[in-house]
Amino acid sequence: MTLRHAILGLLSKWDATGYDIKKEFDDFMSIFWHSHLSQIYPELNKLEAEELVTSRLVPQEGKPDRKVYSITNGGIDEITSWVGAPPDIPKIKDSFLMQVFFMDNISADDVIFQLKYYQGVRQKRLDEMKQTVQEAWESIVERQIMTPRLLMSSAVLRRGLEQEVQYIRWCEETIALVEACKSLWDTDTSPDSVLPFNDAKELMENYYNATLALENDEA
Amino acid sequence: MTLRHAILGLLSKWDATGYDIKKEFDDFMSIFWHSHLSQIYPELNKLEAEELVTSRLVPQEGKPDRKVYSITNGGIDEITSWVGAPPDIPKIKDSFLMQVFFMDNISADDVIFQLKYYQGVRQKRLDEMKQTVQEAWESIVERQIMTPRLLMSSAVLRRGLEQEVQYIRWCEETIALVEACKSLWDTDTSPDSVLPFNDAKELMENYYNATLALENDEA
DNA sequence: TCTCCATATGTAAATATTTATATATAATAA
DNA sequence: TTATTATATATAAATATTTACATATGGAGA
Repeated sequence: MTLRHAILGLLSKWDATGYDIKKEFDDFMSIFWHSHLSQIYPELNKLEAEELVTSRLVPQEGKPDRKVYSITNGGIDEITSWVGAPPDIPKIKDSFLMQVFFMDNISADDVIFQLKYYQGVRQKRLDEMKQTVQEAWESIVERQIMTPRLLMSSAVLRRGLEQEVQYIRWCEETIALVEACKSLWDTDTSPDSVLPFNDAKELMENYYNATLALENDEA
Repeated sequence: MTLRHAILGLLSKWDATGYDIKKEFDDFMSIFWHSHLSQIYPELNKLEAEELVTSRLVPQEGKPDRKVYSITNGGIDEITSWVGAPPDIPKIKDSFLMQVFFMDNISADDVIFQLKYYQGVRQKRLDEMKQTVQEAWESIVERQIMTPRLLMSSAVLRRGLEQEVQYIRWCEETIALVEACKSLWDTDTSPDSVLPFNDAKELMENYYNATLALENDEA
């Protein structure tokens, strides 16, 4: 039931077509949401049937007509009450982290390859977001305007950026850890292979201490 | 198609019933995945039909029989090849961050209330995870054993912990930002309300500079 | 010239996910 | 005493999501 709120939220700022909404999902909103056109179009129909949005056709030359949606007062009530409602409990799905969890099934070199690859994927996302931050800030400076809208976008953008930076950093740390512990994989091809604990003890002790100390780090 | 890999991955470590798998999803695996029993049971049936797992009934007294699943060689091939396959592009769904994105629609006080509430939710998750880290480390020290399996779990656990710590920190920072910029909300009830930019300029400049500098922070 | 991409709308079919319901026992908490 | 929680299985119905198909034009690049 969140796609409807993604759409209503967008339409509370600007009028837009389904196609426009999809572009927003692929661009800025990809920090926290994504969807397909084949889900957006039917959802817009539902919202219109419920009178939370209205639409009008805007003809264009050479291209299909734009079906531009606007939010109604009912739609504004709906999005406002959702924004103020108790947040859902976090429901995380991170398929890469799941792959990592099961990577004892492959060789240390393959683990490192996967981590490096994914680090690159995240770096690309980060580069794009940095571009967005830059542009957002320049536009704020140019227009000399600050609003709650811009403030909340900035906060979300920052969260998105942090997430990328920190995932990348974790990839680096994990690569270093696996690199240092390669011998754990080498002793045996069976997944139960074990090395005398002392070989990895100091490293893991540091790792666990660092993990447990995370909360007290100052930014 | 990832639930099947979550299940196969687990069964590559231990035999388990659907109920056991659900508990693991709610516990450790909640760092990166979640599911319902009503999805797990049919999926186990499918996996059995494809001969990636087998099952046997283990009678119990007073309680329903346990239907214990084991992975087959075919299942091990499937999970191994998935773990080594190119990771999916990140597909994030964070409904709270979406709420934040649209919070210019509610009052500054309500924004702060929502952020504080969610910070508490994340803190609770963090406390539980810290417990898990503590236990994991104690068990490693006690058993004097280190394996690829434990190493990868440690890395995932650390990622989970970091994620909570950093989300909490972001909530704190965002609360401070909104607190400092409350006046942006007060001038007008319309969403287009604007304050002379200078009032917020220095603060936002710092915020944007900090955001753009994120990548270069040293841990 | 031909193919791909962007613009723009959608439908159909296949999957995946969530919520509700059903059954049964034992222990624990209010 | 009554309600809830934990153990265990599972189905049914409702939603949500993804992938594939279908149509149409104009522009950019190979």
